[in-house]
Amino acid sequence: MAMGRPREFDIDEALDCALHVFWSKGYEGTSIAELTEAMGITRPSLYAAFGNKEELFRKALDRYVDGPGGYVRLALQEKAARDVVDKLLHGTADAITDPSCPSGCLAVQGALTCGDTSQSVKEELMARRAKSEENLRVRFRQAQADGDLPADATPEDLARYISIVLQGMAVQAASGASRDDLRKIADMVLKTWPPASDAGAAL
Amino acid sequence: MAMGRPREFDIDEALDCALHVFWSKGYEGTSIAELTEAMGITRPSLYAAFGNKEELFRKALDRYVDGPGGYVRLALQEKAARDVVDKLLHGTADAITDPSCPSGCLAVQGALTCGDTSQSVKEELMARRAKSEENLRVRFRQAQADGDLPADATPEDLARYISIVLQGMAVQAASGASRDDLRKIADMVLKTWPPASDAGAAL
DNA sequence: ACACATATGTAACGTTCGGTATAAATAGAC
DNA sequence: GTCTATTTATACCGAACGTTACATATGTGT
Repeated sequence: MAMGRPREFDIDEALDCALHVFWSKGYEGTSIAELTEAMGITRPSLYAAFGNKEELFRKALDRYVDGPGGYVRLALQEKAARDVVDKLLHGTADAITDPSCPSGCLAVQGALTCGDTSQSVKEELMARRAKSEENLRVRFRQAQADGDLPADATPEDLARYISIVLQGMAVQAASGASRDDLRKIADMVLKTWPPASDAGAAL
Repeated sequence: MAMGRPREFDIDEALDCALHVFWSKGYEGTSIAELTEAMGITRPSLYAAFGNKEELFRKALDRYVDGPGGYVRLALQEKAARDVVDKLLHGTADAITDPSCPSGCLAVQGALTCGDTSQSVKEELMARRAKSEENLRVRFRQAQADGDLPADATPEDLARYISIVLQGMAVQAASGASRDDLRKIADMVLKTWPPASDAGAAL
């Protein structure tokens, strides 16, 4: 089947190395030279195997979502809305301060802003974050239909609120916040869950 | 007094133009060519007036803090801790969705991640964000001493929590969230203020 | 053994990057 | 008017960027 000279490196291992570089330096901050060095391959091998820098980033992003970011999908499958939020908050606190990985979240710090040539990467990340919030929104709507959330809650606002907390935690992690610091915030947010959207609740 | 040929451009106007470019594209995503075009000056004029790209960024950052970001300093001067938080949340919601400015917060999206050559800029922004949280922490400690916050509250956690919400809102604004969306979240956070840090408060 | 297909290493492509040397232009000081 | 100080405009620097020709090496299919 496999014709031609066999590849001398493991494509997934190389992708993991590329992911780590993108993760810590962002899309624009990462150069091809840094990638090839981290991946242990030459430039032509990189281009032959992954297309170009942008395609490599997208593949690394997919791998990120399935690997270090896999807890998000799992969290959404929790039975109770409160458990979904719990898993999301604590899963994020742990994931973005994992000592074996760069700090923070690739989907946030990969390309929050960028130059003109990287605009499409930035938009891809924006779309992924929006999709993540959308998934949470849908999950909260279902929870509300199940009587798992107050009838007067607004799933849209709750999903946005949780997204904000998660993304804020990512910024903090990129700034050097510790795992314990973020876990305390996760606990704090859970204690006031669900916060009322409209009606005057607390105080 | 003024010897030599006079400068043909207003230095603050030019700085504002540079600020807007940095704000929307980040430090690394902005090129000298884009800066000179937006500022309406030539390359040598830029270097003569502002030093180099990094110094220009720092000056633009100072101007940002005193201008569009000035509401932060004002918010900290509110008499009640609750009003401080209110002004911070709503001030941020409005500032980062100001239609006459780029979306988001320069201190967050200026350089969350970057390549090796821009590391010092990234660290400067990290330090500014840390200082901002520190200011809030100090303000909450004072509030607690004044009986303006519950005795069992932990100012450190509260300051981190509010910082997270503000930074999360900045990420959302960079992703296109509307002013009304963010205002709703500001209201929501205020309704559960102050969230308990340790004791089991709301269910 | 031979042709074919793919991967590899070297070396280079053209472009853009941040930053500057140089000289002309424009003001005040004497 | 002449000197001096500063800003302007043109043109360019070396380095780094993402990307690719090209020739060579290494396997499979027949």
